[in-house]
Amino acid sequence: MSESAKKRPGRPRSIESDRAILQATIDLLIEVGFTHMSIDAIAARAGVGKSTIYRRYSSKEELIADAIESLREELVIPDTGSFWGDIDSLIESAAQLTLNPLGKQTVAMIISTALTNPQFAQMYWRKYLQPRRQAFAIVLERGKQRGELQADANSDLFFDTISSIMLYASVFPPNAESWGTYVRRVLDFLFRDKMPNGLTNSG
Amino acid sequence: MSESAKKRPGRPRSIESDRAILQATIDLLIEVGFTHMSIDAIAARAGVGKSTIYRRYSSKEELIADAIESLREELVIPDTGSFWGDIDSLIESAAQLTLNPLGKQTVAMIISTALTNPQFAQMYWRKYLQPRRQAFAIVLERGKQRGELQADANSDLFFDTISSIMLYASVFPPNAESWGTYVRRVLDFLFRDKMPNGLTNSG
Amino acid sequence: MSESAKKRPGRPRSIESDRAILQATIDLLIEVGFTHMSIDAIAARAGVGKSTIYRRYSSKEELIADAIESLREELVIPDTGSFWGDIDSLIESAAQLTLNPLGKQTVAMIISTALTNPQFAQMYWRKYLQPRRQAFAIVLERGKQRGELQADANSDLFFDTISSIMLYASVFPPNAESWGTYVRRVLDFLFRDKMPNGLTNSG
Amino acid sequence: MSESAKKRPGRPRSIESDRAILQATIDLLIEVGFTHMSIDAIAARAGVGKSTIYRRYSSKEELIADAIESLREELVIPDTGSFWGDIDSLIESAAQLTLNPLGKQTVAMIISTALTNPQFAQMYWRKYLQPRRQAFAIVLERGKQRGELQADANSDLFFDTISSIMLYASVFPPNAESWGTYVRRVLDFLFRDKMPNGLTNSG
DNA sequence: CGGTAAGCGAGACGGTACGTCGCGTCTTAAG
DNA sequence: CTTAAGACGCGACGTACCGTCTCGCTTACCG
Repeated sequence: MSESAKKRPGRPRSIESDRAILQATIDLLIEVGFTHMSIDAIAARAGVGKSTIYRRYSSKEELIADAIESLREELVIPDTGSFWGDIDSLIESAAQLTLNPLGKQTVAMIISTALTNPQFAQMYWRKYLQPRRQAFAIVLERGKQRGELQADANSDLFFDTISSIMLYASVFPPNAESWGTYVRRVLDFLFRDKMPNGLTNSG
Repeated sequence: MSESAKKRPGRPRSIESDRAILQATIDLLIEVGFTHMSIDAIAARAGVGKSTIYRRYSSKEELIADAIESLREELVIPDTGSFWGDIDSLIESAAQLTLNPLGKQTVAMIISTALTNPQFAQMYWRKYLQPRRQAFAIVLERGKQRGELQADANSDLFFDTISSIMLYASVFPPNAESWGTYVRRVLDFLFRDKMPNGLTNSG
Repeated sequence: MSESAKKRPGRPRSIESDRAILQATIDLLIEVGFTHMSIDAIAARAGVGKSTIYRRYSSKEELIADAIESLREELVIPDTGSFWGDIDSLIESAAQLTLNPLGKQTVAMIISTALTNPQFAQMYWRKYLQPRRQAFAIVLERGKQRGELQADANSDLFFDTISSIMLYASVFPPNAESWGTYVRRVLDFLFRDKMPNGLTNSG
Repeated sequence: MSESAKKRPGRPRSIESDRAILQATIDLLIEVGFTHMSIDAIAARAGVGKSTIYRRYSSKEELIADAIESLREELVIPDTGSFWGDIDSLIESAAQLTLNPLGKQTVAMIISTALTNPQFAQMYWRKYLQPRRQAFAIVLERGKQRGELQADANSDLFFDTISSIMLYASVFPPNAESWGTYVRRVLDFLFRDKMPNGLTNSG
């Protein structure tokens, strides 16, 4: 890691520029969206030369991937005292991330890049989803110990299912009810039977 | 009730050009992908002037949406004799549609357009998913009558769940097993308990 | 079937369309000029189909040539009683033809077509300038008979010189005096000595 | 007094590109003419991007005006020892400039632009004709001092007349004699009487 | 402490694709 | 057989970005 860290000659790269580039990228992503965003516009908004961007990122896609990466929330593991309360908390924070314009752009970008570029999909999976999947195992384990869940409940499939529903509901938003209500209703439908005591929707 | 189809004056638009444009679009979508496909190239390949394209579609996006629309399969309702056999059949045909390069491009295009443009999402839902959801109700009903399913199984949520899983598995392909195997495994996990006799994975 | 046509069969060409096409052409020539005038616009303005124009004229140039042709004044030979009075009258009518926007466009069109296309130049010369040159011979002859001019004055060169000056003054308008005043001043300079009694500028 | 020549930031415009663009423009003007010349073709021939052209010129017309400007000959004042010899020399060099295809295109362009656009006419007059008119005053002055001309000969009108005749003869070339012969004949006709000793046409 | 090497804002560069417009031709139905 | 309407193939237009390449300057460090 320390490989030539400080011994590179010449002027070091400006941290201020790093920051300004990412901020301008995010701003424009929100304002005009991925497609209509130009590198020239980012450079102008950031008060930076284009070469300063291209020195850091070799393409528009890479820049945007990094900008989104920089936004990512800290991974927090909810602990409300009940399994369903934890799920509710996860739904709530997913809703906050996803249901604003930037969130939609972000999801669109990730999905369409992932579908086009398998390497990106894998990278994203490894760096973002995998940790959350593992964190979810903890939530599920606590549920088991509280006797809220059957002992053989599969954490990974549980997580994937929740993620699937959320993604689907983001792409095709239900028009009769809210995103969160719909997501809860589907999960209720799927998992009610897996809860020894049934399950109370907190909607 | 004819929608003024033939009373417009002047030379009618060429159906042959319609067809050639869509075919060229699909060919190039497969060969070079959405991003690297140019209208000029489509026009050249179709043996058509650019204006003939722009007379029909006001942008690249619109053209591609229509090209994809034109590809869509006839809606077929499987009837294999068992509910799980029908599901298998649905998974199989979804796999065929989705797992080739064009299919991925198509899904990417639909998802990212849908996330960006809610009207498109709604239109797509109404014209494509809704009919399939209704067709699925028939499959499920047959399962109930055969006693394979609980009488209260909710067809819509069932369908949405299956769709969700498939979408998710398309975006983030499992790396240890095949797409179809993974999809079946998740459905098995979710619905096994809803089958009075249990359920035998045909994998 | 066997009935042979005595007259030309089919619908005769519309004289009204002939007229409307030329009028629309002239109007647009004045309003937007040769370069920015489109056949589509002429057809629309004339309330006529494009093919109706192309049945009559094989190109934009031909149409405009005919439109200009249709505008041309009757050839009138002035007879004011004095040679210089006649010249004044010619200058006056040339000014009226030339110094409005249409006139300038017309001159521009004629000159640039003539320079590009020798056949047009020759045609224009033969059909327009030649007759006026011959008419001028009459004016000059009357001047000789009145003793206003030397007996050996060459009518053709006289005419050409006057035309030359007028053309030059149209292209590079004098900025200190009016077109007509300038033209008269040059002619005075050139021809004063050729008048036995000198010459009185009527300016 | 330096016009901020070198203090503009950023990469300076390439002089090599300037040159290549003008050369390609002139080449194509000669080969295919004004109307059939495309900016794309100029860019390709010059080995330059279209934007490099449009950064310098906002339209085809402006580019061609500059290309022609760049061709213009050095102003040379003939001094053959006799006034008529000097005139002959002027006619000769005008003929060389004017009577080839490029020359005709050039004249056509100048005339038709001048008639359409008074600012261009004035600019052209000021930058091209005015200096030549002043140079001609020197030629005429020498003629006076040699006693070849009357002392009151007006240099400006003299020059304008010569220019007029030349322009007219370019637009409507005489068909019985050469351009030069015709021009000389008209000048002979007009100015013979202004020469104390008469004048000998060198034709 | 002065040289050297990289980074910097600015902006021009060769390209590619865009969506528009005009040309002159072709195809309808109506007259 | 012409007409009005308008679609057609073609090809140029001028614009917008791409990712690269100079410019003339900082800004560090290293000898």
